[in-house]
Amino acid sequence: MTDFAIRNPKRCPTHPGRILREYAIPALGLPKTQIAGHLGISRQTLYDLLLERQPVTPQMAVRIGKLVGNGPTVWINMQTAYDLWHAVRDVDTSKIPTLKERQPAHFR
Amino acid sequence: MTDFAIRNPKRCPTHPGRILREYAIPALGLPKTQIAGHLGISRQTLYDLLLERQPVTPQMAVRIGKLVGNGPTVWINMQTAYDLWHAVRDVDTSKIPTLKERQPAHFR
DNA sequence: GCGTTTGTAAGCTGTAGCTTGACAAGCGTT
DNA sequence: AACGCTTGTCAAGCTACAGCTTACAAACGC
Repeated sequence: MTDFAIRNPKRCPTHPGRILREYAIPALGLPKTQIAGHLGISRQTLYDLLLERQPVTPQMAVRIGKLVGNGPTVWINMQTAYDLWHAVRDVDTSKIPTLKERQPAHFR
Repeated sequence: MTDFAIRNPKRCPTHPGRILREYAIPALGLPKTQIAGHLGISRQTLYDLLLERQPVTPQMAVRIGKLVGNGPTVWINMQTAYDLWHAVRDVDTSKIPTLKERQPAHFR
């Protein structure tokens, strides 16, 4: 089972935009304007992705996965790992107790 | 590797709110008002979750994971599977080509 | 020089994610 | 029967952000 963000809790997971910027896009050898066109998104949105300002949403993952040819799963997984890592950092869980189950299983 | 939404492409993945509503919350045996309080969210938000109107965001996953005691991963994974399945359905990828790599790997 | 690409910025709109407040109805306790 | 607490649901409202358009200066290729 993939257990995001637990592989190495200390380091922030790579933003998928970086992979896109450093590997995927260059490998295609096309101007980014055309890439954006093919993806059906605005050029600006693509740049926001590459600059890691915007997340890879599920919809984006589907688009990118189709264009690159490796499917959407890798892309949302990366984004999820990234988001979760930050959520663990940001959310204050100190006041949230961990509750025991009180109702036995056969009561469900 | 967890490959969401590919296990059975036909069926819509279960919304995590359903698990919360049918199993997790009842197992705790506490009034939902208190649950919401412990989670640090409004009662309304909890209901939206349970009625599957709102997604389990990364922040929510962290909260729920702490309260239930199984960690956030399961919860975002469920949500991601759900979101991705719908994204695949909704996004029109018919105009998006699958491009071949043109730049060889040693050019990266 | 001209067209295309690049990188970045400003500003807009719609919607996601939560909130507060309110209400009618149900249940248990005293 | 009256009280308190819970339940389910509704209506606003607010903030943050995804994604869009437009714009502009700089670089590149032909």
